[in-house]
Amino acid sequence: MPELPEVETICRGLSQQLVGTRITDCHKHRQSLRFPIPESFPKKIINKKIAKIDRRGKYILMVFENELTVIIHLGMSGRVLLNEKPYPKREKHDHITAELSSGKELVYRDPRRFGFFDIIQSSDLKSYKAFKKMGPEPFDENLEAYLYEASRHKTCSLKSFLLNQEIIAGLGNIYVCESLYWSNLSPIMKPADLTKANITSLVKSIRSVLNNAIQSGGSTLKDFRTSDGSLGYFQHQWAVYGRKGEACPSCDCDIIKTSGIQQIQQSGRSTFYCAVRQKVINEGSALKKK
DNA sequence: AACAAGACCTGCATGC
DNA sequence: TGCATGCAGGTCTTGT
Repeated sequence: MPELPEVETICRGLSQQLVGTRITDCHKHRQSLRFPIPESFPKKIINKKIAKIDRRGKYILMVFENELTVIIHLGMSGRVLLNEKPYPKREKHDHITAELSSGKELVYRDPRRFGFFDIIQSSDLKSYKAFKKMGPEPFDENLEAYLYEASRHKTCSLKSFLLNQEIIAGLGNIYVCESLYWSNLSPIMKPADLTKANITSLVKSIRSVLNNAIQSGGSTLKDFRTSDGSLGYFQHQWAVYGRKGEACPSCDCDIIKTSGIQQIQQSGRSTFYCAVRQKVINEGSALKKK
C-alpha cells in the first residue's frame, strides 16, 4: 500500500519522465473510483503541458501549465505505469490512460479502486479539503516541537495518533509500526505521556525508516522507466511488520516467554510490536490492548 | 470534541 | 477442483 516513500518514489520517476510533455489524449474508462471522477477530467488537460510533479502526504500533484492541478491518490492498490509503444493491451483495472507527446502512455491501474482523481485550480490547493487540515510532512523543520504540543492531552493510542494525517502527513500502517519499533515506544501508550526525549527519538526513527525506504525505492527507478512500473515495497525487510511470532530482531527477549513479535488490532488495523523492547511510558495510564 | 469502528473494494491465502 | 471465508489497508462516514 503506497505510503509516503512509495508516493515520493513515484513522483520522482514521473517528474523525470513527464515534466515538459503534453497530454495528447486521455480517457477515463470508468466514471468513478473511490469518488466520481470530475466531468472536467480529462477535457481540461488535453494538449496541456505538465509543468511540475509534486507530493503532499500520500497525494501526487500533477501541476499543469494552465493553472490546473490534477490530484491523484493511489488508495491501497493504485499504480502508475508508463508504457512505450507498442502499448500493451489495456487490462481490467486500467481506469485511466493518457497518451503523451513523448510517445509514451501513462496508465492508472487500481484493482480495489480506493484511489481517486480530482482536478482543481492550482491556486486552490491549500484550501483543498484533504490539505486544509493536513499535518506537517515528516521532514519539516520544527517537527519535534510541533509533535510535542500536538500530543499533549491526546488520549488515543500512539499508533492512531501517528496514523492520523491531520497530525502528521504520509505515514501509514507499516511505517508507523516500524517507526515505533525503532524508537522503543509502545503502540498502545497515550501520546500525552510522551516526553520530549521520546519525541526526539520518535522523529529520528520516522525519518530514518522513511529515508531508508525512499533510498531503496530510488534504486528501482530505472525499472520504473522500462518495465511494468511496479513499485512495491522495494524488497524491504521489516523489523516487525508482518512478523507475528518471530523473534524480535534486536532485543534479547526470550521468544519462549514473550511469544516474540505480537500482533494486535488497533482501530481495525493490525499492529506489530515487541512488547519487551517497546515499553509503555506511564504504565498506569496505558490503554488496554484489544 | 475526541475517539473508535464500520464501509468501501478486490485479490489472495486458507480451509473444507 | 471449486467454493466460501477471512484478511489486507487509506480515508471518509457513522456511532459512541
